[in-house]
Amino acid sequence: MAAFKAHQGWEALGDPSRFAIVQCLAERPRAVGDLADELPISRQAVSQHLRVLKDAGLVAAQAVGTRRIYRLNPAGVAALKDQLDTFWRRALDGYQNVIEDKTEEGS
Amino acid sequence: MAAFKAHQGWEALGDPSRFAIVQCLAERPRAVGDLADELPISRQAVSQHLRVLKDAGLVAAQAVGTRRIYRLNPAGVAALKDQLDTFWRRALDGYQNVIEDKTEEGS
DNA sequence: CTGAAGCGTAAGTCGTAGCTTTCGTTCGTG
DNA sequence: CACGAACGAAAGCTACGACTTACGCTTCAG
Repeated sequence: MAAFKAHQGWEALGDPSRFAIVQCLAERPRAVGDLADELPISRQAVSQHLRVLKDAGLVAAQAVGTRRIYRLNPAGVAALKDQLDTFWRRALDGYQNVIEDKTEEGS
Repeated sequence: MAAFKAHQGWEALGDPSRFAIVQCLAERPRAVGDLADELPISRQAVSQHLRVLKDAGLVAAQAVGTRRIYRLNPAGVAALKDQLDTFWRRALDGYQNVIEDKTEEGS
């Protein structure tokens, strides 16, 4: 199934810690240590999650001195939103089919 | 963090198998056995995944004889889409902040 | 009423993702 | 130049979840 490669972003957001990170980054860009301060996990763990999110195209890094400022990547978020939009639209079509099928179901 | 309960739908879509199921259901409602035929996993595994998706509010079941026709729940999909939309919007605001901060960064 | 088809559930196994710990690297500060 | 801060990477451990197997229930057909 071709979509198995496209759901990389979904696996990234599927983890609670990463979801929390994305939430924090949605408010404003932050450094790794700052993110770790607001999460119940270590800084290294945050770093690993950020790597996954970065590979998924959901976040981007910007080096400032010894710090690395991470921010959300709107394009990545938009990509996921687009897929959900497709599901949503097709689901509505499916509804129509079900209703129409019900008419012939009695035969 | 309050959002930890709300990401139930994200964990559901985070699994490749469940994502594939949602994809199939987006095309049209299907029975459990039909879904299993198009996936590399057993029918029971599909059944378990459907349970997770149902708990997450992403799918709904409809008994027809011995079969159970599953379909997407547009409301659940819309809920996730709404969260992504919030992220996306806040991310753009964050961009503005970064740009403005850059002005003062040189000092 | 008997048999089969279609599902859901429980128990058990196994892989893997997430977390911590440790270490190496880069950059700023005195 | 030496020290400390901030971060990434590798190794190891543990726990959770995905899948299978086996079983019981419901519904339709004969």
